[in-house]
Amino acid sequence: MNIGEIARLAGVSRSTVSYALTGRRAVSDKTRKRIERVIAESGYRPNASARALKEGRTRTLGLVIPPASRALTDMQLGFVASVVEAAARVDLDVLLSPSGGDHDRSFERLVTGQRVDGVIVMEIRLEDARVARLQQTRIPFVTIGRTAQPDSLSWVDVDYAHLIGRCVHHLADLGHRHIALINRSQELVASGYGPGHRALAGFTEAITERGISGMSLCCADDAPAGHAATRRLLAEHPDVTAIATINEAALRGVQRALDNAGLRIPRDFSVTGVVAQHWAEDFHPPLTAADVPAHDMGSRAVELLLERIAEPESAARHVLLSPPIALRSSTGPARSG
Amino acid sequence: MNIGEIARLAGVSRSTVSYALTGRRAVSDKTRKRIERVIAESGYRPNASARALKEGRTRTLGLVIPPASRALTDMQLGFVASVVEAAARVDLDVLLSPSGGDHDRSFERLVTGQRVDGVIVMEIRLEDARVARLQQTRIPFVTIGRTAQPDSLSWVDVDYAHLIGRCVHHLADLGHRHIALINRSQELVASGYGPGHRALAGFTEAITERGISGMSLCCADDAPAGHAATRRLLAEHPDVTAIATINEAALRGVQRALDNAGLRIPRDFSVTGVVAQHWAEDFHPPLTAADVPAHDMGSRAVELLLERIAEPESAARHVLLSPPIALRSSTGPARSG
DNA sequence: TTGTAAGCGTTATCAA
DNA sequence: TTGATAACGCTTACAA
Repeated sequence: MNIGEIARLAGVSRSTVSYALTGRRAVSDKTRKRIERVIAESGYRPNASARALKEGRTRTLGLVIPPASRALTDMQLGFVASVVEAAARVDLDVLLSPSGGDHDRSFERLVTGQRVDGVIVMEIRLEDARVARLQQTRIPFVTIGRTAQPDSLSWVDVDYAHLIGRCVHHLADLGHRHIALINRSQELVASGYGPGHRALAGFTEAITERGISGMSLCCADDAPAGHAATRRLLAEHPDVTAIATINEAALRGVQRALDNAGLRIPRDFSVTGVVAQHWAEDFHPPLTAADVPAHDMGSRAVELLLERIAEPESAARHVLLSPPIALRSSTGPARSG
Repeated sequence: MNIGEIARLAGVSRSTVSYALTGRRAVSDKTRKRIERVIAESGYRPNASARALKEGRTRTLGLVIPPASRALTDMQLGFVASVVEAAARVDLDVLLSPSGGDHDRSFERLVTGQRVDGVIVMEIRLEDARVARLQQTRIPFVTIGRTAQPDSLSWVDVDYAHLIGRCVHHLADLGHRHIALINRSQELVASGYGPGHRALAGFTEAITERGISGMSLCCADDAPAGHAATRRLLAEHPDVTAIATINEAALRGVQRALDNAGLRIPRDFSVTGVVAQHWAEDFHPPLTAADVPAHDMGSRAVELLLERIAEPESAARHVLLSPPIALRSSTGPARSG
């Protein structure tokens, strides 16, 4: 079933069917009705490949995700879901590419095969081979997260530096003088993962500004690692009375370790950070934290990408989100003594 | 940059370039070398739409996921990741469609726009409008999960009935005489969610077989709901000494409620079920459970789909997975008295 | 071993 | 208001 068949059944030419379908040329009511009836009866829908070939656009966006081998975090999942949903709202489809470094076949198909009109890349490193590759091509793209040289690119990111800084100030205001930052995993930070670096920078700056003592440690993205890291922290730095973290997956382990040490939250110990709302609310007691607006980020990314597709030569735009810290129940005055 | 341009630069015809690219016809070493050099220099890659139009296949699979409004569970995420990765291994791309019921534009594009060579649908209901729609079309498809009439369809599923039955037998062997099943949410079960129904069926059958007492309850997919459900359970059914569950997201709440009630696992109370390995290992103590092989399921689904695409008329195939129950530390002899 | 040309299903230009 | 027809970029008979 193709457009010629519909034209034959409706007794008109192929172009008339096409125009009736797209509305790009006036078609008399009578013939449009007839065409619509035939289409409804036959269940015809235009062939996407033919249309893409002719129009020079695919009505499809590419989304580059971390390879499945590295399990996606809750937050990354939130991005994927929100990107897909935002795209669907404007009748765009989303092609997924699980690509880590460079030289990935699926990634190459995406960027050079004219399969998509634009690309969204997530889990950006400060130096990112995929971004470099995309810049070589002419394809419009937007990143979730930003590289070390972000000015010329369109991106949406969370202001980890600022937010972790605010967490530190909040804790300092409550009288805490020894604060620990629990960062993401060693490898991730070592590989130039932006949020890890920027969180540390914001932490250090705020600690310095307040003239208090801070220490930071890396921790793998799971509960057992959080448990181990916190235990070690309590043992080696007994004067620490508060934790700020961007590692949501470690939270459960952090909680268990504090529990086991007989420390009650927030009476004996405070915990705060930047994590998905989901995790903040599941914490016990609910975590005072800046909720990463994953859903918002996905739709903003789609928005920016559509702009770049529409006007490839327009100036790059940035969205740096800084959600408010939701005051819940996991932070309190520092235990005196 | 298109194939004609390459042909011109290499001083050959377009067909020769095409043959050099696909290898479907012999090309002399000398001209192939020349063509390859030109291609490498120009960064040319064939236009995917043109190729799809001509060949009648898109080298793309569709994956229908639940709409983002309903947050994806960890397990669903595992399916998505494994499907995408399995597809990438055989150089296939994956188009995502977030579709709930019927009449979804993105879903319609997928099934009737010839955008994909085949479709994988997840989160299947016993009566599923999407499956019905797919059956009307000629497009090959595979489901993760199965409907009430699964014989004629290709699917991969977990044998929840059998596995929950085995959990019950395991608990009964340990002397438990009053066991509760914590199911998924009321709405999900009411809407005909297969695992919910089959888990209950397997539970009931095993309970009957062992002549012991069982009770089942629904519970929303989050920790607070698990907490509330377990509290109520303990209050209203004080003789229950063990829980079997398929609701991984509720586990943390279950744990907290048992904790608060002063019940130690496994000394005072046993917990087991069918959940993603991730959750079982994060439980404290590690959960004796059948680990849902999400990763395996995704690649099996791709495998079955490729078969159906290659031979649309071949008989439907089913994969019913029944992973072993991993004996960890959350089940023990029933407290006597 | 290579080239010519038809055709995949659209859209859009040019006529009528 | 509509129709014929030429692309879009590719693959693949059919010739040479």
